[in-house]
Amino acid sequence: MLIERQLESTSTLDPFRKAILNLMYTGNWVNEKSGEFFKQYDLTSPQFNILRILRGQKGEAINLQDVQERMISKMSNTTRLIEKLRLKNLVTRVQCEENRRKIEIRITENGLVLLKEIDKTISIHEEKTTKNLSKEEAIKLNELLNKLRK
Amino acid sequence: MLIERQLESTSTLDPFRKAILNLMYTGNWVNEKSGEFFKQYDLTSPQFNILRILRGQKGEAINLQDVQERMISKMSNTTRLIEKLRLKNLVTRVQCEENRRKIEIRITENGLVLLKEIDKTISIHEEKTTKNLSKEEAIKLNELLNKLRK
DNA sequence: GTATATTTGTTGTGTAAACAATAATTGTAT
DNA sequence: ATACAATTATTGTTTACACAACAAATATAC
Repeated sequence: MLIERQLESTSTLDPFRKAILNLMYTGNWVNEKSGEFFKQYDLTSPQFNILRILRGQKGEAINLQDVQERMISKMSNTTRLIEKLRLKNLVTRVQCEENRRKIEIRITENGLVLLKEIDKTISIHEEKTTKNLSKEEAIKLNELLNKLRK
Repeated sequence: MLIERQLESTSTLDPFRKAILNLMYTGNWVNEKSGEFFKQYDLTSPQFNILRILRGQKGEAINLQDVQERMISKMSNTTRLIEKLRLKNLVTRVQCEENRRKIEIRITENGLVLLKEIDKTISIHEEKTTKNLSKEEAIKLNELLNKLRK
């Protein structure tokens, strides 16, 4: 993996340019790992992301826009993502009565069961992915990422 | 941007889980910024990535596999990416004489001119993207990312 | 030397993405 | 009240992607 050698050689590139490449590369790396993990549940990461957002609502409905705002990577076609989940009976989608432009999205019992299933194994996946970092390092990493995007 | 609030609240999530989400989110963020930047040159980030790899060869040819190995995000269809660049007259692709399974890929004069054009503005883009980090922080960030993937 | 395996790159196919255009409903100004 | 603007979601279209099957050339084993 020649890109890694490039990213690890402290000399060649200036640290800012290197950080940009490194973030794209590492983001991709994490994404791949997550994708592999969710495959066993016949989900993609964005689908899982949505389900978790819905569970966080604790029964309250949420509309499409609010889902999109909470997503890790905004998609232009969340409509179709939700439809995928609906076909799998993991969410419901009904028109909102008060404001009929909106739709009320909720996680189903099926969806909750699936999430519960995933809860059991996801921490193993997370530990595997971050096993090379100490807790302090993970905290520091989060700080730097937040500062970058500020 | 509610995801940001989530990622910045130090309490809620454990730092390892947060780091994973944060990396996916930030990787995406950087990717988007880069995409926007390259749009003015009618390029995508992976296309630019390839061109830069080719320039690094300093006239030497490189084959497809070696290009793939050096890429930031491996694609299953580099063939078609190269073809896109060839149609734009930015690269050439000829069958290798010694080993006719391989192909020799080179950047064209046109490609070099375009890269030179991009060179002028890319540092501004990079500075804008990383303006919130000091040099030391960028170095630290690189260290942590490298350690994570080790 | 022939058969088999390996390497290298291409192509086909289904799925997901970005982007723009549209539809439907509600809000606002006059 | 009516026209116009803004909000919210969906749909159409083009492009990109992942994955698998394939083809061609070379290397290896017998």
